Amino acid sequence: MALNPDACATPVVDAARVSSVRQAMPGEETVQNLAQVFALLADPGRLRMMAALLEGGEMCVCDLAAATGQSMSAASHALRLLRMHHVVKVRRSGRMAYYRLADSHVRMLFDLAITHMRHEEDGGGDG
Amino acid sequence: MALNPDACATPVVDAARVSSVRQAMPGEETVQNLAQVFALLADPGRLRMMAALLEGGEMCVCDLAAATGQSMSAASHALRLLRMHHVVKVRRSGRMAYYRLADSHVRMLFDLAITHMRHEEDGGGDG
DNA sequence: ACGACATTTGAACGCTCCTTCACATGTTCA
DNA sequence: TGAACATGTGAAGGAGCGTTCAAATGTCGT
Repeated sequence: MALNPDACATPVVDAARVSSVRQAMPGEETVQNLAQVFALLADPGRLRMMAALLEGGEMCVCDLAAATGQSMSAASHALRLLRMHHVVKVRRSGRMAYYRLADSHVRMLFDLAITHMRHEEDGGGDG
Repeated sequence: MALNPDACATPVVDAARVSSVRQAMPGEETVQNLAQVFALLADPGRLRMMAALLEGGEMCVCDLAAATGQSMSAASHALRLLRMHHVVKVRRSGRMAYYRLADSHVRMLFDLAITHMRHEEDGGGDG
């Protein structure tokens, strides 16, 4: 649903500011895609998967499942999503499938989010 | 669910790699918190909210609702979550509540995710 | 004090997504 | 060729989350 131009139930204090903000706001499609990217990272299983690939470089599905504590089916489902969004790439060799991260953005996203987490904890450093 | 040490259904190819990856992996709590941070960003409504604050600097709830095309109730609920996770801060003045971003991580998270998005859309070079 | 207003909150509905089970696909070895 | 194996896929069940409606809190103007 698009932004509602006639929200009679939404009084506006600073109309100029609102108008300015709305035209500077990323488009509908951009917002949706952005949300999907973050949704991929919002699952502990997939997060562990990416952390494993960050550390292990390239791993097969069964090792990935073992390293992240998931069933192979769950791992395969997770890998499928990550693959569809170009977060990981696969190399096939016989009946094995070796996965690796597609780019370095994940590493940066991790670091940034962890930095924010540390600030959230505010004085409560983990060990 | 914690990592399962005796996953009899998960054959392992490279046991050394798996073991090494598992001990280098961020702890359970870290993974959970990370997932929560990304989950906050995984919603179009909250995303627009943050984009508005990125652009508008400091805005009241009704203007934020108007700028993001949400009801004021939905906006307030969203703001509550962002506040609890220290993504936004509030300044009260009479019956108004003015919100602003708490730190600059959001901006960087946005840029990074958008960069990844661009690469996704770009022809999708497999291989 | 009263009413209008900005914001907040609680509860219920509906939807999406993760997990699991069972089976399908394609590969290797005897 | 047939069995064992690694992985991929589809469907059902259950939990979590966002949206909405209704009511509450606290503030301003008369």
